[in-house]
Amino acid sequence: MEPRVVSVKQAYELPIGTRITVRGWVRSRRDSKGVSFIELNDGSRFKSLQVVVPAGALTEEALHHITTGACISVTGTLVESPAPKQPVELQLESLHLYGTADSETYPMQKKGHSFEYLREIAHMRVRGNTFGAVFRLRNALAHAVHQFFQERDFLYIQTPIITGSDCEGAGAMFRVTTLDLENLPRTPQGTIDWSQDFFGKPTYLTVSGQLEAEIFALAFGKVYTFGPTFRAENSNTPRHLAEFWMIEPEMAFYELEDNAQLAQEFLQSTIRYVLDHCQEDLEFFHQRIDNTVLETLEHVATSPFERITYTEAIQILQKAERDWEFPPVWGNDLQTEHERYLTEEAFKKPVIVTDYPREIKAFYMRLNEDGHTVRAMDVLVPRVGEIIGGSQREERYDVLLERIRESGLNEQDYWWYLDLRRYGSAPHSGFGLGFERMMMYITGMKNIRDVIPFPRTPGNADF
RNA sequence: UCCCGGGUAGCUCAGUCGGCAGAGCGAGUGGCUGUUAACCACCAGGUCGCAGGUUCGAAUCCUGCCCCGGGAGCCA
Repeated sequence: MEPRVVSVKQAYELPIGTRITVRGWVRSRRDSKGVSFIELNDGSRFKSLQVVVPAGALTEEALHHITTGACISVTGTLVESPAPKQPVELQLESLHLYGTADSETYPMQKKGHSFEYLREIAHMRVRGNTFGAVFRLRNALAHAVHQFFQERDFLYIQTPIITGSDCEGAGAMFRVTTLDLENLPRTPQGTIDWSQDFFGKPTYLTVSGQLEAEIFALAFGKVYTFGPTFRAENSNTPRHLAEFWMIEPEMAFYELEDNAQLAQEFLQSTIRYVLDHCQEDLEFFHQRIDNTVLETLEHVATSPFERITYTEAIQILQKAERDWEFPPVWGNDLQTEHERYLTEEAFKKPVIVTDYPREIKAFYMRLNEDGHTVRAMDVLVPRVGEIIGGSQREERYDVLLERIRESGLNEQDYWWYLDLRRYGSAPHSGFGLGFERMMMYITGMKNIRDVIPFPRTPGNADF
């Protein structure tokens, strides 16, 4: 009977004595006199499979090519391992070499590398322990996100990546054009004639699907987006990317309190999912990346978040005995040092801050009865800072129009957004969550460039 | 974009006062009858980020640029 072709993950679940074929990449080879050991990893789980090459099973020449990085297929029998580090190992019968990896030039060594170096070899770093764990976890978390919303009857919508509105107000945008930049068409007035561009008008990569999600929320009730967004900000920090993935739920008939409750349940539920499904990878992060992640995740998954208003936050910060670089003053936005203090020291857990001054928040956030705060909320978590930003949206036509005008925006650009308030308006709320920031929070990874497959940052779009 | 710190062997780094370019790891070679980031021995390996300048002489001092990291701002 032909041996079953299985993954390393499956191999560990099969009974002793099963004949199998496993294919993957060599992590390392250790030779002793008469016996060799191959660590074979195929990405299916963190742990590799130890392949035992008995004396004489392979020629000296064949063994010579089984180096770190080589791709092989191995057929053999699962046997109990005499050593304690693994329950089973594969006793080799035959081996096929798919692709060699010249050890003189192969950039991944058996020993550890710095993340900075690994970023320069993003096509190879995925074959290592850390990035294996990162991307298996990223996959599980993406699944958990969809599961969370689908179980609650949210409609998944795909908002456009190319947008004609330059008014989403969430930051600088990348222009999308097919015009010949060496020879731009001009109007009689000498300005660029965008009517000759592909879409007949200026277009950009989206910075948020929120406004489009509101359209769908006011027809389907509860919706969410999960897709790439783009910011052309010259941000050089471990927390920012020019291209990142954002999750944006939008719910009709939700007020700010419902919104905050959903945000908390979302984080708790998805974290519970990865705790239940990614134990092996999380243990690696706990041991090698940040030895607080497991306790933190358990704690977050079970205990309620702190909720305070912006005004209360300012009072707490002003009472704190500490030298602020920027002393907290009502009316100014919370600085990074303030946010960190609140979540890392004052409460030591996720904090939801609500009701910010209208002047420092976006025009679409619902104005409170006091007239000077809006129904905004930020969810702050230790280490990462702001992980969620959201609000109850302004559903009153007159108030929204006034806010657009006082923000210096062109109301004609928002004609369809205003229409949502002219026809069948309803209270509604939503938030945006940075998927990579959540990845950082869960894994303990310190740089956002190491939790996305191919990071885009100012000056860097390799791979 | 601003403020710091850095760029030396494949990787991680040391390099004193301006005076012959170093270590560990990795790779290679050899050894070892069961290894676990195996171990032991030997050996090779350099555009000192780039371009100028000062000097008898520059990895080292000066100027400009590029790249990387940390902090800040912008935000998710």
